[in-house]
Amino acid sequence: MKPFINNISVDCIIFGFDSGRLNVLLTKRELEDEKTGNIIFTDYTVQGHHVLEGEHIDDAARRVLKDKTGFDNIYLEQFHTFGDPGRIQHERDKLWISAKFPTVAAHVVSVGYCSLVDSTKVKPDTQHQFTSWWPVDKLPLLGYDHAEMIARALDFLRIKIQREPVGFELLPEKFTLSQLQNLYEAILGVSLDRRNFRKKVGQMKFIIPLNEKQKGVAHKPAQVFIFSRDVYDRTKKEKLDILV
Amino acid sequence: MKPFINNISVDCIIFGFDSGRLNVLLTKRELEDEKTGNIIFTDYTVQGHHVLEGEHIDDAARRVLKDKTGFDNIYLEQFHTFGDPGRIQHERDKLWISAKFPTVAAHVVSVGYCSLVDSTKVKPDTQHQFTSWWPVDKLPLLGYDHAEMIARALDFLRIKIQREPVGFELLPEKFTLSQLQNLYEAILGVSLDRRNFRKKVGQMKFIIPLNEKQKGVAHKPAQVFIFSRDVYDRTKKEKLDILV
DNA sequence: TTGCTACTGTGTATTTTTTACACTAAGTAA
DNA sequence: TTACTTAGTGTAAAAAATACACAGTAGCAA
Repeated sequence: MKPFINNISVDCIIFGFDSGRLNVLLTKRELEDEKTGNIIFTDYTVQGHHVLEGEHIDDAARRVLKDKTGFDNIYLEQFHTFGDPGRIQHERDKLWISAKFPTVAAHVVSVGYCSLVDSTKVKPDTQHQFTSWWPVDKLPLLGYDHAEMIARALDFLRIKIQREPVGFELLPEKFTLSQLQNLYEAILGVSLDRRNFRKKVGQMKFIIPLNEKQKGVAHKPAQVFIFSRDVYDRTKKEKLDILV
Repeated sequence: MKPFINNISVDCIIFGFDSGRLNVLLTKRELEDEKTGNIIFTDYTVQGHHVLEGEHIDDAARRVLKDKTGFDNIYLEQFHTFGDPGRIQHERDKLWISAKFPTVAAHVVSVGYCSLVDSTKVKPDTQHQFTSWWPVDKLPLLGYDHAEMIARALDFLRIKIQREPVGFELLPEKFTLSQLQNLYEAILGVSLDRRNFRKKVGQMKFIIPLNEKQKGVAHKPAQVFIFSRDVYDRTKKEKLDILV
């Protein structure tokens, strides 16, 4: 691996959607006392790494994502760059850095990326025992400035989802309209009228019904839809306001 | 001055509004042959500089702005970070760097800032003979990836101005509704109905009429308004969609 | 097999918002 | 005094957003 640039990192806020809740993927950070083996602290961080020399920052983010979720080709967009030299203020962070990365510069500028994954396809627990999903409204203790990062990523997502069809990245390829509605409700923190929601979806040519129904549910099975980016790209000029 | 960080810079896209046009402030870059004194090339760049060690990136941007316009306390917001290691591709850029900054790293990540100034207060030509205003739709030859930066800053501004009251940063403190309308039309590239525009403005409590009229114009003088951020902060929950 | 549960799917009337549109008013300059 | 230029104003029609209730169907349990 190429040497990494001391002063520049990327951090990926990875969102997933499951059972009507918006979740974020976090990595557990546990510092042990070298001598006694006692745990000094436990907290969580988002996924990040330094940018390598000659590496595009987008590629650095993709690399982090690949490592943490096992997937590439997933939605990824830069949302903010964090350049406060005082970002490392907690005692936990100082302990962690001096134990693990004694050679890294104190002043690290980090580019934050917002990533959306279909969490039915990602099972991080089986691949990386220290990563797990956390509901965005019930986060554990976080390291560095990652609480702020997540809050900002969420603001970004809220605005983004009202202008562009990124919500589908969080759903399986085939989804029902109720799933889609739940997604919007969870992200925007509102409740929407079902009939009005479906009226709007009906006008969007890029949300396409399939001749297929849900199976194995203990109620009337719902019709299944797909999102067509192709159709969207051809019709977006007509309708730029999405669903809300 | 503290040493600067090799790999991180900020670039400020400074927008001004004048005579119904949106302009951007650019610095002329002219490379001379050391021996003959002949001009090897001439082009333009936005205003940028490396981030200093221990300096907040926002402060770095403010520092650049202060240097180039003489003002502080002006609107400034990060819009995108440019991290393509291939950003320097033109022969002109290579010549310039090897002549002027032989020690700087090849891979520089730059944080782009969008800045809005009341250009009636800024006279860069008198302070810095190499800076001048250019209409955004008629830009000269640009160095580095600054054409892309300006395009992105403009996209950012277009979206931003539809959600938040940043347009007033481009106008004098006291302005007429026609000036405001011209501003929106110039930035969004649309034409708006005057009566409907004024109807909307009338609903916005934070755009406040003064008992004062334009003077010295060869037509019916217009009433003068101010923007009150104070009132806006207290009422924004009611109306988040601005003017369009 | 019957009934219970849980979620799907559908239309209309009302209110609100957006749009389109044309003439008079007031000041300067010739 | 006239011509020119921009300011300032209201209404009707169309479109969009909102509020709202009941029948349909699959699985499951009694």
